[in-house]
Amino acid sequence: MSPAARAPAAAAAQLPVYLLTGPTGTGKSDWAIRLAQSAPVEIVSVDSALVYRGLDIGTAKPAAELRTRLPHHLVDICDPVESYSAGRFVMDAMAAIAAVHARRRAPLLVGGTMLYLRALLKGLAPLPQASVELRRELDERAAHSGWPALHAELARLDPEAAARINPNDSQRIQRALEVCLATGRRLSVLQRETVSPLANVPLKAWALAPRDRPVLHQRLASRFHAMMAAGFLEEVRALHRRGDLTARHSSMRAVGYRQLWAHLEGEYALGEAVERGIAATRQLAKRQLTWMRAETAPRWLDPDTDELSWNRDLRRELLQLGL
RNA sequence: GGCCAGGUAGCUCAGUUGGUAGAGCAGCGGACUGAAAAUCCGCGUGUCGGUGGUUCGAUUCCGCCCCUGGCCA
Repeated sequence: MSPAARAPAAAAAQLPVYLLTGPTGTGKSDWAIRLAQSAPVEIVSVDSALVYRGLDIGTAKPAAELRTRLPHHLVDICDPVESYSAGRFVMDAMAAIAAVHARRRAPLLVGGTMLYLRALLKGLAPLPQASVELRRELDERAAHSGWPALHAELARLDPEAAARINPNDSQRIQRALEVCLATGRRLSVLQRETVSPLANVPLKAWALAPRDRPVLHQRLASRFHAMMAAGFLEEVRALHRRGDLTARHSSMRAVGYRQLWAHLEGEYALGEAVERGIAATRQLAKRQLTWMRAETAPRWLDPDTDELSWNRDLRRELLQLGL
């Protein structure tokens, strides 16, 4: 065999990446942990809330003791005053995947932050990171003249981006303007330079979701109540007492934290905060399902019945790969 | 038992000087490029408590009944 013919074979022999996704509260972590106890896999979290230290109960974070025995990458890597990002995630996840592969083990991506997943699988354009000063400046202008006015400005700087973004979508208008102002180039142009960091890596994806919505809703409600019983409010109170966090920090915008924070600020009674938190969890799960239907083309699994066959099939596959 | 206030969408309520009704929340669907557990877009028929009456026409006016809350016995 010529060296030229050998090269594609070497690429094909690249170790795979596995993905277990699904809406919040369906048991992804539990499945992954039970698999990792007896298979050569390491868990790489794909979760925008698990990255924050001190957000434990409300994020259903696996216990620290468990995480010392079974490596969980990208958990507890950042303080809640920081703002983690999709860009940091892609770099961190690529490093974690490379490290796991170097140990001749299989990375199992576990989580439901679909923007992060998409950024990792399909790539992110070479855009600048967030600028605190620019965003503050844009916030002030928006407070003065409203987001539709800034949308009109975006329509001059980057008509293509403006056409895609709703005049009320403050977050996207701000980001698009930020990119234009920071680089002098258009967001819509830069986005065409997107390349996938995982382009040549084989990926196998599964998604965990109950067959019917009422079952999911029931699980989410009882899980939230269980979190309350486990001291969720005390956890949020401790974060509140730190004094350096506000409702505007992205960590405190997480489902449940946001509502309990508002309760501690006197906005509404505890019972109402809990009900709003549960509703916000349902809405999160719904948005995650929308992504999953559109994007990843996973094999769908039932949380109540499919774990054993999934576990067995994946272990057999790892064995065949010689891991 | 009497008086008063209510009974309208899953919930909280608005409204119709008589021409069968609409907000917020919830729910459902969708979008998504460094805040994403974020941000945003779209979707509103429901015996207007029941039943009789007046009327061309009643959810709206009148009678009776049922239910809820309050006050008085």
